[in-house]
Amino acid sequence: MELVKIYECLCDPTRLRLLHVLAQGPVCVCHFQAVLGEPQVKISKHLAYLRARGLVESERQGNWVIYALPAKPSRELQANLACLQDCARGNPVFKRDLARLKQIEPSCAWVRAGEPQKAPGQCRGG
Amino acid sequence: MELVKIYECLCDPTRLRLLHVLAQGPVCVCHFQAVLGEPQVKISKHLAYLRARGLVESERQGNWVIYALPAKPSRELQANLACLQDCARGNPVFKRDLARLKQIEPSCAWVRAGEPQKAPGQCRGG
DNA sequence: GAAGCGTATTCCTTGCGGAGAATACGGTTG
DNA sequence: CAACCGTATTCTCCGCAAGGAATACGCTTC
Repeated sequence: MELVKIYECLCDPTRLRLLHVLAQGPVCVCHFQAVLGEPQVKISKHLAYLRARGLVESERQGNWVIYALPAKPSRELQANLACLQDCARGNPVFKRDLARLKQIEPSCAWVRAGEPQKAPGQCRGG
Repeated sequence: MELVKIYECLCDPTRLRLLHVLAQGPVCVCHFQAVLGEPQVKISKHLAYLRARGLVESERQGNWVIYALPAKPSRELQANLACLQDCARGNPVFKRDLARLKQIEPSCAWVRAGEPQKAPGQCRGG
């Protein structure tokens, strides 16, 4: 059952937060670090877990790797992501993540635009 | 996060089938055995797992133990159960479960009605 | 109260996932 | 090519959950 695979991905708080943030748009790993406040290994491994199961897709842009929700998600995935967004409403953890994301957002503009970046080395905090 | 607890419950095929069947109404353990075609230990342990996390409630009626979805489910649980029902549409495994349940249904009537049973020892197959 | 039924719990083995530390990799910059 | 950055992968330890076999429990019946 593919459904089980989806739920296996959803049953970890870190992965839940990653997916919730990704609903706002593509994000690179170092921004995830800043938004979630979790160490790089943790972020990277959970993203690898999600990617291996088709819950996220990744694309390299220079030193950065940009993660995004799949362009063509299955019906089940679509339903569950929507459900997650719904459940996340009002949860302080998820809200805090979004707040931090908004704070960083300006330096993410090129990601949203899909432009190859000319940005300097410093990623965090722009 | 309570959400994670819910997803932990959902990331096993057997539990998914149990919850899906329960959406039709209360069911006793031996009927679960017949519907899912799984051994008693397996059914019982997964139901215990679900009960310990508040995803189902149980009530004893003589020799039988009747399981049901919680009378007052949380918003998150409600949303996810609805999502599950939606995702289950068209899945052959879930459909087969429902078909078998319908077959057994007559002998379950007293369960639905909440009457104390006077039924004879034979549970399976009515 | 002994036998029978439906259900729950224990015991065991096995496998997978989480966490952190250290390290390897790919790409950019001078 | 050397140094550096961002990211990924190993390795090891630990805990938990799944499965099956055997057994214990609660209740009814005679």
